[in-house]
Amino acid sequence: MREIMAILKALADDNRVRIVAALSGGELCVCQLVELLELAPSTTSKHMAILKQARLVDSRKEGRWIFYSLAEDRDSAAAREIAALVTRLVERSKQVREDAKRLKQIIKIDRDELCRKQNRC
Amino acid sequence: MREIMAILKALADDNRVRIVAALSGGELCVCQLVELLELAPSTTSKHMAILKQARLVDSRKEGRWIFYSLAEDRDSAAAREIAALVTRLVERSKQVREDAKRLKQIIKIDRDELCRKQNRC
DNA sequence: GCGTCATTTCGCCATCTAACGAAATGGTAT
DNA sequence: ATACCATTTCGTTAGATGGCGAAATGACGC
Repeated sequence: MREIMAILKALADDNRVRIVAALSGGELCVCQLVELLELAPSTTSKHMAILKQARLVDSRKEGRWIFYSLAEDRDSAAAREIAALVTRLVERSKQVREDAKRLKQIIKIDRDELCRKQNRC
Repeated sequence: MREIMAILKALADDNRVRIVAALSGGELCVCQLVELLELAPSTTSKHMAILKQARLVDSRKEGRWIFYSLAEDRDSAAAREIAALVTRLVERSKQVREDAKRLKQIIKIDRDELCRKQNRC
């Protein structure tokens, strides 16, 4: 119950569902998510911590960057099942499709440039 | 997205998940849920309103009583899918199994007697 | 019609949550 | 070593949420 409630509470927020949907297309680094969601880095980081605690996502360090991806089955089968269902259900929504579209552009931008831009504005 | 978020927010509360799990065994009237959850009738009623707005449950009037049941597919396929998955996932948890056990006793009690008891204590 | 009774609505309070900016952390590159 | 930079942690604030009791609602039975 505790485990399932953590997952459900983690997914009871628009931005976190958008994050999960975005990650269904592959891993992303924090600065890319910040750009997508248009939230402060600190806020985004908090969301990632909540998703990670619910075992919905995993993280990987690479140099200065941290990449997040959807967690595998072995982390929490329940989390994977719920994430898969929710991703499928929101896939068609306007918001998520717009995110997917914008994400294609964001991925093209060099990460160094992306981070530099964020620190200026 | 809006529809899915309403469902996810509705299920982001322990008591509401317990209610959905309890209803998976068949319809229940409010006084039975009050007895199960040990919450104030007003609080329970609020929870039911939230579940109903998310189209997770339906209600039916019978005399003085109101019976709630899990909503059918035609109300919201998404709600039904999520409810089915969540119910399956929490089924084995201690809390939900204890609820199921206690529910068997509660159902045996005459509803008139149940309501009378609630108004006294 | 009138009281009774199950349920809902309302008003209030305590707690939680999402947001931000500022400061801390930990790795890279000079 | 030092400066830099992506990310996290901390402290604060505004708004949402869950809880209750009191009052309103609406159906039943006398």
